[in-house]
Amino acid sequence: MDKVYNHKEIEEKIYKEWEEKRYFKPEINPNGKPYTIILPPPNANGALHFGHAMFTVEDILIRYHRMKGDAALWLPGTDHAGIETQFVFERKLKLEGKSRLDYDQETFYKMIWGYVEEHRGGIQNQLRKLGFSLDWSREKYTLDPAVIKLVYKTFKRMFDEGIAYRDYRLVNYCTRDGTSFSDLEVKQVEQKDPLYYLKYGPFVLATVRPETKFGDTAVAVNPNDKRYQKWIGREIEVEGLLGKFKLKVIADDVIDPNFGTGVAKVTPSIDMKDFEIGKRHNLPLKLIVGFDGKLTDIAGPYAGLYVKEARKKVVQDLQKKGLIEKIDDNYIHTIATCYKCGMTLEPLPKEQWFVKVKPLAQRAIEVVKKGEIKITPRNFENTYFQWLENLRDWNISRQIVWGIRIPAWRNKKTGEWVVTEGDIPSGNEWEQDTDTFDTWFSSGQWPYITLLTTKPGDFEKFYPTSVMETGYDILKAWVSRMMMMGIYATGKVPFRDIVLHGLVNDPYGKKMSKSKGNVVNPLELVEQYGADAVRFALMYGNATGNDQSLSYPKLDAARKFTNKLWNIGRFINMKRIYDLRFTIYDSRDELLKHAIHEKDREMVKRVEKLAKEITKDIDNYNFNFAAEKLYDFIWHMFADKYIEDVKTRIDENSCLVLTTLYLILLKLLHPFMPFVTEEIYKRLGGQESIMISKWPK
RNA sequence: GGCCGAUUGGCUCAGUUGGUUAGAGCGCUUCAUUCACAUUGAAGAGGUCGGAGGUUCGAAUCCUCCAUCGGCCACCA
Repeated sequence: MDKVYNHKEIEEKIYKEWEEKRYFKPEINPNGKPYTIILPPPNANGALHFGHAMFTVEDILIRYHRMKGDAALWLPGTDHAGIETQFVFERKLKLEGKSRLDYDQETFYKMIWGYVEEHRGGIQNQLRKLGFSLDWSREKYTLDPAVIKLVYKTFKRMFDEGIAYRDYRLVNYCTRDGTSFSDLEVKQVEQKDPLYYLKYGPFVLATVRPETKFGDTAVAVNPNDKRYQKWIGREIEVEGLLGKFKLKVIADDVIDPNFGTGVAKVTPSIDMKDFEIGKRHNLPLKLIVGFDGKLTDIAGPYAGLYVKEARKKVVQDLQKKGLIEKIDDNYIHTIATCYKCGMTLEPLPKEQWFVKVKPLAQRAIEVVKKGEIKITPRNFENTYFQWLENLRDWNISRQIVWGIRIPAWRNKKTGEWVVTEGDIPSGNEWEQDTDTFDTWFSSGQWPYITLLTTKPGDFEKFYPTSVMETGYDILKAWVSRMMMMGIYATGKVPFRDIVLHGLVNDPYGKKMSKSKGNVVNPLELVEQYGADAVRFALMYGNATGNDQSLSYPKLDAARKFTNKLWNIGRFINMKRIYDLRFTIYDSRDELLKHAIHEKDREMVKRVEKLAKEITKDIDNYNFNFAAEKLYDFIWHMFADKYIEDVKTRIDENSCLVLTTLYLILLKLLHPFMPFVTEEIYKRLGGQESIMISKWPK
């Protein structure tokens, strides 16, 4: 053995061997009880980032359960990531001076497909470099035909049962990206805008959007507001930029008498609340902002102007006509913006597909409240409940082409809609919806769809899965969707436990992002420190679910630890008095026969106690406890104290105990540091592979 | 406005459902060492656990209030 552990020579070789020997497949323990984790599918087009390195948690669980004899399945897959991917591709097109509008839907889809295919596979190899024991033979992709088929099937069932429906209502629309978003994808941003107090017939009312007044169809007050009682139900005449016009005064509870003057203009085509008011009072809907982000024809001379310019001009003209009473320049409010491009989103009326979430959310809440599913760390349960309880119906249509096209057809003559499981309805009067599903609609079905499309019997055997482990940042977007859809589609919960890990920030505690330029590629660290060290550093000293900052000193400490492990092995190798080909460590009695010296017996007990603690810590998802204990024990107890002592009195028996105990420690450490433990294990005469050896009791 | 975190030695963080002198890594001080360890070992300095109350025999740990920072959520124009 060399003096220094060199991960570069070892990691790749070992991973290859594991894969060749099919150790990653659950069939390695054919009679074990199933233990399943579905890997949160990374973007097929993406590269590894630190969120992925945190999947170390899943590898620890899988390796641990595999060693315990379970039929452990860790199922990999990739996601087509609709909007994300299409936007990346469009940005690339833009550099070439082209846009998506230059192509028809089918061509554009094929182009993105080709682009993704070029990059697919990259992420898989990166996950390999981290030592992840994924069953690659079961890998899935969200655009596999069999997967799409099942997504269709769920949608059809939802449609038949009235859970999925089509409706005309306001959706969050980005006029730059040309698509609608679900409420979840909206980024609320606080900003300061002038609040204009407009003279409005007999009233003065406050608004931040005077340019939309051409779309007003009523004026509203609170029914209990004494100031305006006499006006309710009457029609008022308003002097406007386009001349005089008439509006009805209505009373509605949502109007806050304390805001502004207590009078609000109602513009149902541009405001969620106004839209609801409009529905309650049967108000007409006048489209004032178009899907191109410009004012429509009803704005007269302002038609064709983008919202921002229009506001400027309208305000100028209103001022000229003396129609603005005052302007509050310190008004702070939150506006909805596009999480992709930052553009202010317009709520616009559009016919879309929605999923009725109330009944689904109800059950998703129940199973957690009843304790059928446990969320770790516990405090995320609050967030989960709060979100599911306030959920509005889910807009699942996206006006993008990269995704699973919605299998719904409209009758050109009658306007009737039919939904199929992908078949084209007979007759030529049908045209398919051009929209695609929200990516989360398909990934929300991931646990059962993957298992139903891998190998026959997989679903029956491995579903419900054991643990869903992922970053807390997608608890709502993804985990809760899987809960709702999993329960709906299979009648069973999709997983037994939810475990959430924190984010990895840059060394200064700032979130890593491309725009900030502070992104660290985990693979570079793997190259430099070794996968074992990177994995260990991420687990050590960080409580489950807490964010952490990338720490180079910690990485260095972890790397030194691998070297320490190596040198303990090296020492034992050098002192080995006779060839140790034994499996004796599976038998406590045998081991104790050789543990003659008092200190040897004591150490056997200490290691046994440690094994129990590590087992408990992993079972409880306290990976930091386990990592810290192993580090501390191996270094400061086993090496500093025990080995120093054995050194002075080494004989056959003590050497055997020393070696045996070390192999046990390596096993306990193996889920955390798979490569170095495997290499040492083999060098010290361990049979076959540490990853399929028995977990110490 | 609501919810959830965080606040522990110079830095980065643990602290396992309240219990003897509060831990680790890095850094720092002193000594030893090429005898498994591009090093490592031994010893040590350094914290009134954000603030103020309270519960308790006992609190970094539970309760209340406050302060600072961060995150998530919310259709008051």
